[in-house]
Amino acid sequence: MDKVYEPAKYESDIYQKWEQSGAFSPTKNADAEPFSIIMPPPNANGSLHAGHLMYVVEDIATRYSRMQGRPTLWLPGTDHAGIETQYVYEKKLEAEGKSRFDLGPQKFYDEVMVFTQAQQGTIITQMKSMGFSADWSKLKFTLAPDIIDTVYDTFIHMHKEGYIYRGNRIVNWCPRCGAAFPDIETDHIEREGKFYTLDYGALKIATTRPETIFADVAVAVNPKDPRYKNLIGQTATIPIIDRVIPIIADEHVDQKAGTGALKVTPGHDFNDYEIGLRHNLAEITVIDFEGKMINVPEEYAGLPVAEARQKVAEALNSAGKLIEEKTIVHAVAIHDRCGTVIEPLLSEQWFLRIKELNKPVIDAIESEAVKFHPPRFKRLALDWLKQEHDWCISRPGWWGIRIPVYYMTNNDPSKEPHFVAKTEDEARKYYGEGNYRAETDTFDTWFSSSQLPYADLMATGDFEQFYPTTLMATARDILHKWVTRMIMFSLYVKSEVPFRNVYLWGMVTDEKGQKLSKSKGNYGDPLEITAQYGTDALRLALSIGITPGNDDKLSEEKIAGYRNFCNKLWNVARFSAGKVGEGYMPSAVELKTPADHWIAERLNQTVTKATEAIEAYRFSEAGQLAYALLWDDFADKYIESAKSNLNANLLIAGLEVILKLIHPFAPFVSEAIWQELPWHKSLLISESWPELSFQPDSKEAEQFQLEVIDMLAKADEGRKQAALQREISAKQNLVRLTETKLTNDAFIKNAPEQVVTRERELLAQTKVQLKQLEGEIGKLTSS
RNA sequence: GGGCAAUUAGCUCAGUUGGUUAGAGUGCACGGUUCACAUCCGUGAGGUCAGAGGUUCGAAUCCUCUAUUGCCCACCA
Repeated sequence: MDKVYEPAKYESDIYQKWEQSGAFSPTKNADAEPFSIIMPPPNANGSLHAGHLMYVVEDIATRYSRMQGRPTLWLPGTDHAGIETQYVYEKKLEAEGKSRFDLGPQKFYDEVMVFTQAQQGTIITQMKSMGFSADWSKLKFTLAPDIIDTVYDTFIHMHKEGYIYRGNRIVNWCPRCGAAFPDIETDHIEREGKFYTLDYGALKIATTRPETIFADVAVAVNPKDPRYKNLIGQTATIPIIDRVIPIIADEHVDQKAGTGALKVTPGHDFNDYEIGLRHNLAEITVIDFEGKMINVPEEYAGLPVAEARQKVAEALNSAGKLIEEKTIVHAVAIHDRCGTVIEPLLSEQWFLRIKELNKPVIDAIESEAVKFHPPRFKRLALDWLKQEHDWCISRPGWWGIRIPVYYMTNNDPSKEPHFVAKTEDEARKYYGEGNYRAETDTFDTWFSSSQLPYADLMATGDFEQFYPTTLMATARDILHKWVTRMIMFSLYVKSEVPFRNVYLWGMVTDEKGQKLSKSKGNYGDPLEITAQYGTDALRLALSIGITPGNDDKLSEEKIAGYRNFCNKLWNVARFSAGKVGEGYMPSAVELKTPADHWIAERLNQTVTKATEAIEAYRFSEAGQLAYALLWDDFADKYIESAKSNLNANLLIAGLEVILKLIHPFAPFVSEAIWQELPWHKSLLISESWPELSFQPDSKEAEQFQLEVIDMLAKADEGRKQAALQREISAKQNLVRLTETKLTNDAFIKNAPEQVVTRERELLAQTKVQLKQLEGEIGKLTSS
């Protein structure tokens, strides 16, 4: 074995061996409980980003269950990512001086398909280099025909049952993308703007959006507002165009905001739309899908919103209707992907009535049929579900799953205006040749990706064995748009939750807490990091010292630290292999020396604790336990004692337990070592998880404590004396403290008996140890 | 405005249901060419656990309030 572990020398070979061995495919062990994870599909439009690194968590869980002997399936996939991929590709076209309209829908779709297939290859290569042990042979793309088929079935069924409807509703419209987005895909940013107070005749109105006055249909006041009580039922006048509109009363109006009177513009504001529904008001549209003014006086028509605002304000001012103008900072909704200001406007879209469908989801989460890790996300999910609005599922993109609908183009009164069908043949039969057109809009990406748990498993033929899945591990920020919706679809389609457990991780940031991104320059290609420090070092840095649900600060120092750990492990193995010599074959372990009993005890304890930790999704703790076992116990103490007193079988057995414990976290180095040990014929990935195979005597183990001091001090008596002295004063302190406690009446009276007993035992035990130590130091000083 | 999280050693973080003297990694200082490892070994300094109050025999841990930071939701007409 080399003196230093060089990851680059081993990693790709090892990965190949794993793949060729078939270890990534589930075994058929009928007795054991199946374990499965659906991999959150990375978008097939770029390369791996920092968030995907956290899939390490899934790999740890997968490798652990596999070693537990459970049939284990980690099913990977990639996502077509609808409109997002469309942007990416349009940008590429733009660079070539082309647009998607030069290609047309079909050619565009085909080109993007080629592009995503190529990107998918990159992503898979990167994930493999991270050591991810997913079953790549079963990889599913969200545009695979069998996935589309399932998505269509769901849509058709939901439509039939009235959950899906087509409606003219107010939506978050992004003029740049020419598409509507759900609330969850918008962000709010603080921006400076003008706050205008306008003269509406009977009262004054404050607004940040004077350009929408042409779409006003009423003025609303709070019915309890004494200032305006007598005006309810009267009229106000829109300035410039002098249109008369009613003054109505609505509870929603905040008396403290602005002037306490609200211009109601149902066509361009969400709240106003609601007010409009309550009062049966008309909806006027004055902004079109490109964000330009329409249905307004000629001088404003065709202007972009921002310009129109300026111009209308000026006109109001010269008409003497502008009473006040001040600068304020207010929040503006933007599209989270492209940053364009959202225009709320009315549009014909497909919607999913979600309130009813969410009810079983709420039950499932409340009853913990789906369990959250960490548990605080349970309430977060519930809060969101209770107030979710109807979901706009259509997007006017060309890249995605086309909504399976056909529209009538002649006016046959005996036929429905639209017809939902999987195939065009059905539409042709219904409307007759030439009397229909196919919908061109596609589904919101989340409509399909939220059906993956069953759609994927059905497509790969694993549904029976692996549904519902064991674990869904994903990023905290898609709890709402993905996790809760997967539960919703699964309960609707399969009457069963899609997964039993949800593990959420936070953002991976740099040491300053900044999100890792290429544009900020604080995120290199993970392949570069792994080439320098080894994949295992990165994996350990991502899994130890982190808390689920919280952001994870990653630094080069941290990664370097775990690189050192891998090297330590390597050298422990190098020492052990050298010590037992060539031709060694393991045989039954016998515990002889106190050191043997002590390390056996430590091995047992760590196996127990680490197993518990992993079962409870506390991966960090499990990793840390293995780390400490190797370094503090095995390397620093047991190996030191083994130098003078070798127990070859135990040395090797101990090393092997450690290799197994650390394998889910650091699969490459552990496997590399496993292969270096000549008596191994199989791969570590397929070995079974360690069991408590030692029967140590704890009295013997205790004895080792003294030997450690002896050993560390060796030739240097001064150091030994100092070490003993330290131990003695520590024990004396402890005795004093415990005695004080035990003579405290209040403690004896009130503390639970268990605790008191434990303290007494502790005291007795410490006193014995103290005596031993004092004996030791006595021997030393007399000699 | 509502919610969630964080606040523990210079830095990054552990600390499971309240119960030994609050830990680790990293950094720092000092000392080491011991035949597994300088990606190492040993020793050491460094914390009134954000602040205040409370519950308790006992609080980093539970409760209340406050402060700072980050995130999420709603809204700002």
